[in-house]
Amino acid sequence: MKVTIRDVANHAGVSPATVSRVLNTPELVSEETKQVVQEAIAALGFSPNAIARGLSAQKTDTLGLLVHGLSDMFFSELYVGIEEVARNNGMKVLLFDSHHGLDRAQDGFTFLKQHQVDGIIFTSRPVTVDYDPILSRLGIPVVLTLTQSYGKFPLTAFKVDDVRACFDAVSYLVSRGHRRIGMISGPLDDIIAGAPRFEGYKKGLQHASIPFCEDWKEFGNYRFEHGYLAMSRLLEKQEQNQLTAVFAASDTMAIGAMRCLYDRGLRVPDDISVMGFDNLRIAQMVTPTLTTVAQPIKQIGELAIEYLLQAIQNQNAQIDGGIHYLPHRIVERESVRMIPVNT
Amino acid sequence: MKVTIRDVANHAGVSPATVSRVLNTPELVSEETKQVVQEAIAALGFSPNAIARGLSAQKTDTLGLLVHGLSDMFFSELYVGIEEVARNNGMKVLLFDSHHGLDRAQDGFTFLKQHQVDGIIFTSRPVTVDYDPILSRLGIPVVLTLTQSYGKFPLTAFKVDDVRACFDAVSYLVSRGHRRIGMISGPLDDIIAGAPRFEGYKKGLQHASIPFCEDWKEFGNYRFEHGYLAMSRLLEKQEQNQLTAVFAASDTMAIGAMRCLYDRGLRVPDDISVMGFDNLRIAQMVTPTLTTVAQPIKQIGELAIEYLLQAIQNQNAQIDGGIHYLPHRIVERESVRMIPVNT
DNA sequence: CTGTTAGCGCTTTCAT
DNA sequence: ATGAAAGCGCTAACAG
Repeated sequence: MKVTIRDVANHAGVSPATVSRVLNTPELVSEETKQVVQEAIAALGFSPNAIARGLSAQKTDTLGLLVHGLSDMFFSELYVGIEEVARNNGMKVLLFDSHHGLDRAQDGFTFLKQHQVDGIIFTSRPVTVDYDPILSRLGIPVVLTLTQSYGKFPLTAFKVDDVRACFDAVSYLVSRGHRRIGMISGPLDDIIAGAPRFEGYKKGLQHASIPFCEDWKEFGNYRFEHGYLAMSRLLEKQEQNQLTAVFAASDTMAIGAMRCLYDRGLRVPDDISVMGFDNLRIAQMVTPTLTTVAQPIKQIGELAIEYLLQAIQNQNAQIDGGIHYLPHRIVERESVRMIPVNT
Repeated sequence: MKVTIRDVANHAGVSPATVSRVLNTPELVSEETKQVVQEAIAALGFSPNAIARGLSAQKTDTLGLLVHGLSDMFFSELYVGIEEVARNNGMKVLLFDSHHGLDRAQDGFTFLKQHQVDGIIFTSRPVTVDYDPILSRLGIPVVLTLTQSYGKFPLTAFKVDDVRACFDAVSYLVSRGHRRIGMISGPLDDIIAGAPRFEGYKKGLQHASIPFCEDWKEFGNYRFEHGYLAMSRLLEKQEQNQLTAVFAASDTMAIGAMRCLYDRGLRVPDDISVMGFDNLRIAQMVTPTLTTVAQPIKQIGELAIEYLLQAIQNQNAQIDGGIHYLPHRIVERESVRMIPVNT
């Protein structure tokens, strides 16, 4: 029921070391013994114990992925992207989901360290000074994706430029003839997806010489319900505002907003245009399909893992500690209408 | 950078064994040494290596979860449910995603075995004779959720009764005055979510004395696009069919169907009612919100893990090998209309 | 090319 | 109540 490398060695009439060699460095073994050993392996149905291997070799070929709420659609798409890239690089992924909750996020590092992962990918949460103590005694490389470091440890990060992305989103709306553009923002104390996106929005307006109006903004926590609520608050002020478009900091909020509009008898995009951020799969499933900002998740995963692999190799890891911006992209669909120019 | 139990022992002036005891069986250690050791642990920032622990103790407190396409929304919700239950029971979850693909599904067992998980939860895929060889040499308990065994190994399973659930779905539609009810089914060679759901549909019609008509059914692979396509095929025959409702074997197909209807200028539920299966979160995000069949995923996870935990304890595991059916539930929302009785 | 010998970091008898 | 010693299953020098 439990067959070890020793059993295989006995069965094949060689030493455990030899079996280990045909497993890891077959080129160092003669053809014929290799043959015998492989037969023994097959005969006994042996599969090496990854845990023992990890302990002995001091590496597990596993990358730890720290995520915050796998159920958040967004993260599940992120997971899949990263898992695929890792697998293509011969690495496994050990997932830790913090389910939001800061404590558990820190636990995540401990958990992954305990499991001796070779490197860690941390996602979508600002890395503040709170993490400094753990990071200082971690001893394995960490890379950030879709977030950046605000602590004293310079961690290298791969993400889009949120300010820029939202600037572009607003500019897109402007190019479609919109000038009265509202925003459903994330919380401003969220320094990763809240404040920067709001800033990008304001800059976008400014660039188009549109004076920003306090009444044009509402906040939410990125979820559907909050999008709905924020939109209804916006609608209460619609008489003065006369918004023709609303930009939301997440697709789920955008979709919530669309539902709110629907319930109030307003049509998207005919009465009001809506734009999201994330390009989740559901953006294509709702009606109208959602125009949104896409982040190159796959590419980010690729670069992050590439970086990590390198850092693992060069123990002397020259952490560049920089932020690498990747290009976002605006995905045009049905939720934004073109407003004809007044002639 | 790397602190072991030995370092702690030295620092505290005790033996490694004692440190191990305060970690695992504190009741066997005197108050004062416990004190000293805990201080040493804190001082050095020690956290035990889970991998070494697993090797030595021959158990990892980890459950393996075998899933097929985490991106499938459905699985990500399932994962979250199971992870939570596991955590509440002091267990971690090691995820393996087969991304569909049969080979990789079998790999999954090997992978999890290699990582010495204490038990395995296998989801949503029929367990056929193909798995017999691996199962026979696995040596750790396995439980099935949302699927059942068709191989020679009787594996205990927790799921809803798909036939019954679809029977009820159709009955619900009938109770709403529908009699010409179409179905977008999964492939009939899918013995878990395809054939049984279709069978339930037919039985539901039969029970209501509605003669089943071949033209009322179309097939798809559970995805949005296929739902769309299947619906448009149904619409081609609508002149004869005169369907007033369509039941889809998955929420995503149902939503695809709704979009198709929309594109053809038909309104849901006014012109045609649509019903889904799964109760994904998006079912509440689309407009109209989707009436659907919900499976008690959380409860299923709970029972499965409970069972697994028990099987792990009693090495002599009396596998009951039975199928445990859990109650499904119909979630009424906006996509089904009531057809008034003809008077 | 292959076997021997030490561990990897922790748990667990068995003594004391 | 605590320590010494053996070992979990595998890898990695070091010999030969």
